[in-house]
Amino acid sequence: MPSTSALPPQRLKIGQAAAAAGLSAKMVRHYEAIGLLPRATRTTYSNYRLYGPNDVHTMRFVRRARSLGFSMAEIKELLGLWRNRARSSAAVKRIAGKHAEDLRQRIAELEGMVETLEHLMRHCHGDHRPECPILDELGRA
Amino acid sequence: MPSTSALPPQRLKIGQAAAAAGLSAKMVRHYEAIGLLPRATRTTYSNYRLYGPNDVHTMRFVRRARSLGFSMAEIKELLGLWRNRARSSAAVKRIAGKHAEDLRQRIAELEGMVETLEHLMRHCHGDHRPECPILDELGRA
DNA sequence: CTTGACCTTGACATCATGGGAAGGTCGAAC
DNA sequence: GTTCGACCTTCCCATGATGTCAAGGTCAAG
Repeated sequence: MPSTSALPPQRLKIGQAAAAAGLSAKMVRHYEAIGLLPRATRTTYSNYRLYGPNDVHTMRFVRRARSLGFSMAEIKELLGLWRNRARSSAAVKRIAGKHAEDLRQRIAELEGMVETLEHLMRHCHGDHRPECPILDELGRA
Repeated sequence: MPSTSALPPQRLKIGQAAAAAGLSAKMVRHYEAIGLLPRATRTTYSNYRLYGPNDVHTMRFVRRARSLGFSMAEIKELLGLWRNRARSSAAVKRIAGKHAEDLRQRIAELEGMVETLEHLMRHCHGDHRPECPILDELGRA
């Protein structure tokens, strides 16, 4: 039998694992500290963290969820569902839907600000003179 | 001569002044600590901060600027221009324009997230079964 | 004189991330 | 066999805007 079936799994140190997942080593330690990632196994003498393919996979999951704006608390929930074979897709969809709702809310707030700003800017000459409707509005009595 | 011309200016304590400007007392102290508001005069014995109408006016300016999403640093600049009679409206408009640009950038990021989420949610059954394209996407290899 | 409302400062929490210090470990080059 | 650079460890501090809480001082009304 060739050795292919007995190859040890890749074991990466934190820098390599983080890079493979698109994270910083700093963040990987932080995620472990707050319980988002399980405590990594360590090398005997140097106490370095070691990661296998599954760990990197989980890190990538976290990074993708972050890039969609999910909070750590939400990611913790999503990770639990991801690992739970008895989950219902409804539970996942509920979290995603709530988050999308939050995002739309924030977008609406920001859009309100932009609209007000643009309205004020349209009335501001933007030249060397001091008269300025933007300041007038901010300083209204 | 009636006393009307010699009325002392209103002097409010921090809670009253903050309420009049729509801020919390806490925030007024904080704005003073970071140099956004000038150090308030104090009562002799009790060391309470005292504010006049101009101070409240400035606080209101800060609150309105915050409600448009300006950062403290930007508000510091805007306050300087507000008080500077030799300002150019162009300087104000530049700050506002930059801020509007930042806001549009953030809106675009959030909209990207919402679009991705909505796309994924459209393909998720949201029922009792575990299959879920949302988790599939987050956990893609 | 007590009570309650207000004020003072200061420390700590949020949220996700980064920076840096001080020191240990490893591999490779000399 | 030492030295050097790259990496790792933990721990502390910073961000931005706001809030909470605690311990204590002040004041006006009852």
